[in-house]
Amino acid sequence: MEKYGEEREERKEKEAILPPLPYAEKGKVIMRFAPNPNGPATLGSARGMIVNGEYAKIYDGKLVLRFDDTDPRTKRPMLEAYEWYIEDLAWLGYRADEVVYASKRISVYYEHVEKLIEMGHAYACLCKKDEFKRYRDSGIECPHRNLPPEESLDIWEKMLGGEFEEGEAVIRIKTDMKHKDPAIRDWVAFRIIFESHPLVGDKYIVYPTLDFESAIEDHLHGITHIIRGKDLIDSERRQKYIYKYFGWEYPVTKHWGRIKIHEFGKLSTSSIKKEIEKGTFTGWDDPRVPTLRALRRRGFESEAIKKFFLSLGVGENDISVSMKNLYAENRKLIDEKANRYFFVESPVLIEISGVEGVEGKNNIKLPLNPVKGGFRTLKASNRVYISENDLKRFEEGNVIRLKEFCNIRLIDKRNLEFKFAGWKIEGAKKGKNIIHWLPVEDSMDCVVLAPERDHSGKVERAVVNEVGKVVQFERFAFCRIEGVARNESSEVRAVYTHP
RNA sequence: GCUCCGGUGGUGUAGCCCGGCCAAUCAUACGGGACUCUCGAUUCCGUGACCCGGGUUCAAAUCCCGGCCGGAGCACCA
Repeated sequence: MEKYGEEREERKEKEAILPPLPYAEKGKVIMRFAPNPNGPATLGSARGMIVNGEYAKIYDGKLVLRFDDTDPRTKRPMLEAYEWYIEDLAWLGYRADEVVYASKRISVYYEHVEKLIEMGHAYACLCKKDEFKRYRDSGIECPHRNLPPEESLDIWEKMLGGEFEEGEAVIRIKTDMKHKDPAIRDWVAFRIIFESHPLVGDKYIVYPTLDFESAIEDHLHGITHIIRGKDLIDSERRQKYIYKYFGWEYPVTKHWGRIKIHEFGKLSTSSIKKEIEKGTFTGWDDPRVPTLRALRRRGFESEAIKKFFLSLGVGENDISVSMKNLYAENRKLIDEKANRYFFVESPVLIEISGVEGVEGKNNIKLPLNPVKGGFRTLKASNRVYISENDLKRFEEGNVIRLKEFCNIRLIDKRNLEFKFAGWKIEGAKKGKNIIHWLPVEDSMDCVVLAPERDHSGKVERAVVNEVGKVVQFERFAFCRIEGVARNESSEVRAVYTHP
């Protein structure tokens, strides 16, 4: 009997919680999050930050933020993005115990590859790309594979000395040319790239590949667990050769599948970049883009994003989720905080005959917040804006309730003629005829930047006190008030959060 | 093509390792009612799933085999 009661108590505060991490010991876990800063963090990056960060927290462990920025060309790092990643990580509530920039540690990787060459576990390969591909596909060792280490080392020195052109020489890790998975066979660890690096300039012309750099760094930083996308699942198989050669122990790994967000489709960092350059998007924080910066701008709470990802878990199957789930999480957090205001989209100015001076009403009090209480006031005017969308729904003779204000009767739709029809709500209470409105005297222009299209209309003057905050435009959506233009129109700019 | 991985309601997810307590959890979505001077919140009720076919077993969502479907890797990208 008692047990039953306890169970019921626990049921109500059920938090999305990550399953236990295999072989994890409290205080000894070291996780890492390793992005390429070729653009700002996206929703996808958030998953990496949250899952890894959360496990580090759960086990009182450490979190290493490592920038895998070793390709200055194909995945060229963006200078500002380094700092943005740190900001976004902090926003989500995680702190990196250590921040590592791979591009600044290239000499460390040189030392390791030299050792491997000396040991005969890596070699300098002079095959052309497609030439090697043929060897790999047919499982035959290339002629350079069994070069004596001294010769490989010699070529390596020449690579570093700039005596080779791009593509003429690479360093490969010996695995097994007969490995049943061709993807594993003698992979490239270093290649020549004549391109200035945004962070380290022209210091290097020989760069390590992700597989090599990552393998070395994970060991050097004592990473105990790696959780990443399953696109990197083969990395593990490749990197394990290095671990074997050095006698190191490979971290415990876990992978998540591909995630597709219905609303954003296949937007990748590089495609967003292209659209920004073309001018389709205004920037990395354009509300139409799935970056964390954009979501923050829209007024999402990091806690909602966190819960959203924790609820997805770390399964290996590919998923396709809707932003509606994120909206639901966010709504739970902001509904009670957001103050209520009226925003009239596509405003139509109407005149109501017979309101003025009635019973001495000058101002109308409207509730400001459903939990905190408070109120805002609007002038009891006979000239008000209502939304075109609402107007369309009514016919002549209909009685419409202007929320918290009065009832009006539509007399002549064509000439927008309305007549005062009483103060009491009574008859209007049921149904869809309660609408929001704005007195001309208290309204300002407003534009709402939204994912599908921008909305323009009129908003209550009082929102100027809500800059930076998320409010709810009643019967419209939650929006974040971004600012007020300084020009004579003093237009309010808001960003759409979600319905 | 080769190599891996995965398939639980519309969408996610728990359960699968250690078969029975699963006529399958939770969230979200959807439908309907109540409440509220918001198309928000709250509340009540409801709809809805173990990919298919064999096998093992007293018993299978759970184990085995085959098929189908989906995805990833096969880059001098990350």
